[in-house]
Amino acid sequence: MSSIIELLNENFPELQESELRAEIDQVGLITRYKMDDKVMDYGGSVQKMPLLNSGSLKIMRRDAQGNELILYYLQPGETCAMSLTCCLSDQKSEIRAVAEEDTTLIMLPAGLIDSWMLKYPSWKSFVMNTYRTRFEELLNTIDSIAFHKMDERLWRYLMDKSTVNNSHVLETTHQKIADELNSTREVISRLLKQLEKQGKIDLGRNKIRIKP
Amino acid sequence: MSSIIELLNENFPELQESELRAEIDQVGLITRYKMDDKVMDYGGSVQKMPLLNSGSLKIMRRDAQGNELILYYLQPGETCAMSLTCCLSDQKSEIRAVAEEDTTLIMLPAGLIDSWMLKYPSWKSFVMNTYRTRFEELLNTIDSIAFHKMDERLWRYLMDKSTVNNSHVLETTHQKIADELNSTREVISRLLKQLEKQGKIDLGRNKIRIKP
DNA sequence: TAACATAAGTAACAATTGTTACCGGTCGGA
DNA sequence: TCCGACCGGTAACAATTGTTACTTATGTTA
Repeated sequence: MSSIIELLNENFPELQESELRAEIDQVGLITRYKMDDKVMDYGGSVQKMPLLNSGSLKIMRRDAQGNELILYYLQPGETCAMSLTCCLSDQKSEIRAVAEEDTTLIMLPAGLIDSWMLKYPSWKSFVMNTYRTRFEELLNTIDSIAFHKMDERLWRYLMDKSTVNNSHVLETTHQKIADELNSTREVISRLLKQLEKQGKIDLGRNKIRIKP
Repeated sequence: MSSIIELLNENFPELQESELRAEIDQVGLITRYKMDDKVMDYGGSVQKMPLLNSGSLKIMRRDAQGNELILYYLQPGETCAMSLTCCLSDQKSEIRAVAEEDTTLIMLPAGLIDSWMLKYPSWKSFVMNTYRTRFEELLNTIDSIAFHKMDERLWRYLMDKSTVNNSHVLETTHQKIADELNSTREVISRLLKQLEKQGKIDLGRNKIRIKP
């Protein structure tokens, strides 16, 4: 069981000021989530900002009819840009965050984000970097949806998931993939079979092995 | 010909500190663009941040094959979030900005954005609000592409363009619309004909009239 | 082991979007 | 006025994705 200071040292080296670390140590709350737990949900009010220490979160978007789509993953050392915008403007969440695996967060009270930006330069640049990288991720997501067909999107999805989970074997179902790409099981099955025929993957029940 | 101070009063009332206005007056450069001028282009380096005073900009994204897509419009009182991320991290532009009509900007040197955030609270909240609203616009764009068919996207495009241009008559071609929605002329022609049959619009050469 | 739920395979068909090809109308300059 | 560039209409077809329906395989539990 690591302390907050140890977690910060390991995952957030760019937060340099020792006074900042001390403050985080005082007000931060270490919170753990199990795989598939919801960390944040549509319409929920966002009072806390999460610093991700281990595991990973997937960030989802849905429309009025309930169709869902994955936007991007968050990994250790990162935080959720939507939390920032929500915390700073007291708005409801427009996204859902789900633990992709068992995940550890340091939760920070929303009110401090703003004042820390004036006090701690490294905090300000952390916040600005978060906006920048999340912006880029959203642009990548737009590229994927707008410019690529489903077979390419599926392949990239498998690559991303393999990176995030740090494994060549993905334990999931065709239905779950379809949900996260806003497609249907039949289409995903069809395209996975193509990838198998191309020799890129092996298929099994609840299992996709990506060949090296 | 308005002065910078007058432009700020009119379009950026939220920038409250008179010292901030004085600084902008000193270092800002009023720049004018004609319709279809490029204000920023893919891969260009971003040394200036634009405050939009009159007219409008459309922000575009493209992929490696040259396919383009409109992300959103900027209107008076707004600035480009990509400029912020680029200016603050000295990166190349990942988007293109084109004047949708004749447009007036106040250009600010990139280096000051950061220091002003510490000096002027209203500047900081302006920057943070910009991130928030652009984030929301990108999410809307994702919704549009991921969850809606081309007929709905086209209808929303016409609505948006009508709002931005403040007119019920759009002067454009089917080809241009197709480019901005990353589709083809034939598809757009087909769908526009549908909208005409539904009584929602009238079609003419270089002209689409949206019925009230 | 039998019964059951879940996951996956697949074929046939529908809907949407993209492609090719060609035609005719409009407008501006030579 | 005639030519040529541009714009729009449209049909036929192709490709992709989604839908329906049914089957087979696998793993769990009574």
